[in-house]
Amino acid sequence: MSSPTNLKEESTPVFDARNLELESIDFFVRLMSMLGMPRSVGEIYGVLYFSKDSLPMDQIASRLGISIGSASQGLRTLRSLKAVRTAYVAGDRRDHYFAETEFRRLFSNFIKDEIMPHLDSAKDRISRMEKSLPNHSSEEDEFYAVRIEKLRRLTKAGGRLLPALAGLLKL
Amino acid sequence: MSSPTNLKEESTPVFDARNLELESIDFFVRLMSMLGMPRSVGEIYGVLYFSKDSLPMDQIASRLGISIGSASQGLRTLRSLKAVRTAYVAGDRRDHYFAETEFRRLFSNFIKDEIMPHLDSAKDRISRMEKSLPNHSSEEDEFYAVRIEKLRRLTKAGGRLLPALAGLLKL
DNA sequence: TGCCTATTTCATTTTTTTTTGAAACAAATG
DNA sequence: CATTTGTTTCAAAAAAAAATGAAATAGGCA
Repeated sequence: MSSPTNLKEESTPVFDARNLELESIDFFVRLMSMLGMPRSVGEIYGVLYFSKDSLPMDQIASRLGISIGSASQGLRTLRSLKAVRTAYVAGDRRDHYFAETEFRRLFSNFIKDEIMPHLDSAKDRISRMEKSLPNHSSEEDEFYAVRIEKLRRLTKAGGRLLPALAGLLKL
Repeated sequence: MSSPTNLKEESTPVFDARNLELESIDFFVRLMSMLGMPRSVGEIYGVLYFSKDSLPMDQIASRLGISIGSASQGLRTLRSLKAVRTAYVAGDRRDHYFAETEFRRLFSNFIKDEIMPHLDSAKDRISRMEKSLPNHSSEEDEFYAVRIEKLRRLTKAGGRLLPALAGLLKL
């Protein structure tokens, strides 16, 4: 019904690009959603990941059945994460997108853009916490000082570990 | 108005437990939301983190101004992550909650419960992708095989790295 | 056992997030 | 420079997620 080749019955299935694409979309929708990205972003990346040639926005949108508005926003997000790039295609003035597949770089960008800013503002918040404490701490206040210190260690460890994480990702 | 002690003016502020609590709530609401947890879960943990004594559910709810339904669900989530535990308090049959503050353990639980299951199902999905390929791969299909292999490496690396991550967290 | 208090559950409401679609904008082309 | 095509923007709609509140349940205590 779907494949134009190979009418003989075989135990080994023929190449099913559409099924591959669907599994890819599924895969990346879930992965992206774990990272807090909307469904459409995962869908778009999923299509591009297994696309041999780069695709213009309208083709991505129609293949996924999403609006061009969604496609535009999703591609903006992916561009800002450097998860997709554009290719020039002669005789066509649309932008053609393809997936950046070096995951090490992708995660490194994600951590820098989406995580580190939060860690920075967490540091400020911890400083403000300390201002709520009296400065010559009685035995009584030791409890609070220790808990604040724990938070400081946590953010410090996060700030060192997370950027290193992408480096460890030897794929 | 808020602090009962120290009416003299000083450049060093007096102990402001309420402000500390508010900063704590803010801190953990953001942290939890990065981990995909609802606001109420962060709020509850934020209150408990700087509470010297363990608190019953109704006190947590009223201090935060949330419903007991929310509190119940939030505490269930936190219990399942082992992020809070209950203490026995003589002469009171309510459960009294306190925060587990060993972040290493917390992240380890989080990774095991919330991330690894997804990784497992990702493996299945990748196997299904391979079934969409013809098994004696032509030059043509090399592209797809390589991309599938990349996904396999990614999930494999994730499966090794993430559990190790909590271990690296020397706080 | 029957009452009373604490907790859970879950249908409904509220809030937040995401998507849509149409208008504004941009930019290449004839 | 007017037109056509491609893209972005953003108010409104739709969908998803979270919180509420009341009813159901549990379980201790007299």
